[in-house]
Amino acid sequence: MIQDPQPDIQTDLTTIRAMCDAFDVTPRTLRFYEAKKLLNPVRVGTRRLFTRRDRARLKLILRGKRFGFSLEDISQTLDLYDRDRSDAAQRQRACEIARERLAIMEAQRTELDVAIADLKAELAKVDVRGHAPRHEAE
Amino acid sequence: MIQDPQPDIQTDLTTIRAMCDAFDVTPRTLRFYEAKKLLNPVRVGTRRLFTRRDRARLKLILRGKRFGFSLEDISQTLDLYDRDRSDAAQRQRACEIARERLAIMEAQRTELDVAIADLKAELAKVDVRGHAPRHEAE
DNA sequence: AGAGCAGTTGACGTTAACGTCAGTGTAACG
DNA sequence: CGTTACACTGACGTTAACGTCAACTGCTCT
Repeated sequence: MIQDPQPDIQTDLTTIRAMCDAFDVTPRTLRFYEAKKLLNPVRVGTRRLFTRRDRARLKLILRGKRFGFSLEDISQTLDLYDRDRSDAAQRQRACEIARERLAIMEAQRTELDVAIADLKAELAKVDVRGHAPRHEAE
Repeated sequence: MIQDPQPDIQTDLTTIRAMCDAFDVTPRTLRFYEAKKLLNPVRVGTRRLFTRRDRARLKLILRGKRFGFSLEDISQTLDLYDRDRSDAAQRQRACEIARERLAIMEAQRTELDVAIADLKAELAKVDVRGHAPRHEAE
């Protein structure tokens, strides 16, 4: 009872199927991400089991993709979220990259607001001179 | 005064070089967009001259790209901004698509806010514990 | 034990969005 | 009038991000 090599991680492992269902991706995608070092599930025999860390990372990956970042971009920022990383230099670098990303995202947010306003204005124009009031429920 | 075939569009034409410089894209990109019907510059002989409309569209294209939309996606929404278009059905369709995009963008905005907050929080954590190599499990 | 089925590993195919290059044209410059 | 400089047209190359397919494990159920 002195030894406790793997605490209760056991309960926290997810199969590839469960991952696919939960995040709406294909197995191929997960394996691809693993090959790209974005994820690294543990192996039981040959099969993958994804950890809580993997799930967190996948969430960030998909989020990043929706914002138009490449996997390469994403992989660089992901490390920031690994706070068990004790490599000072490495972490320092991650911080810088993260700050850059943050700036980009804030700029993106500003631009997004403009784009939304534009689009709304354009829709309003159309509505104003609208020919036929459409069956519309919002 | 009834007829006005080509007003003063002449002064409003841009060469491909000027376009590239102004929008920071390559000639190849502009030709590609033309082939994809996203732009249609007038021709003087064989050379392209981009109109004000082209510039407006290019701006929207690049904007869309930054938000992670595909050219295909973008091409569908672009038509909304053409109000000289008198095809009712076509415009109706454009409106629907635009509304969808709007919803997507608003969702994206919400998520972006979350992502920004997350990232800031993560950066704050790193700052707080500074350089002290404290082992910490969550 | 055999059948079925999810999971795994290559290996190759695919699509989007351009890049690159070769050959041709043309307007302008000295 | 030759050369330089940029523009145009195919045509093929490239990269990212997966999809698809074949061949092979183990499991589990009967």
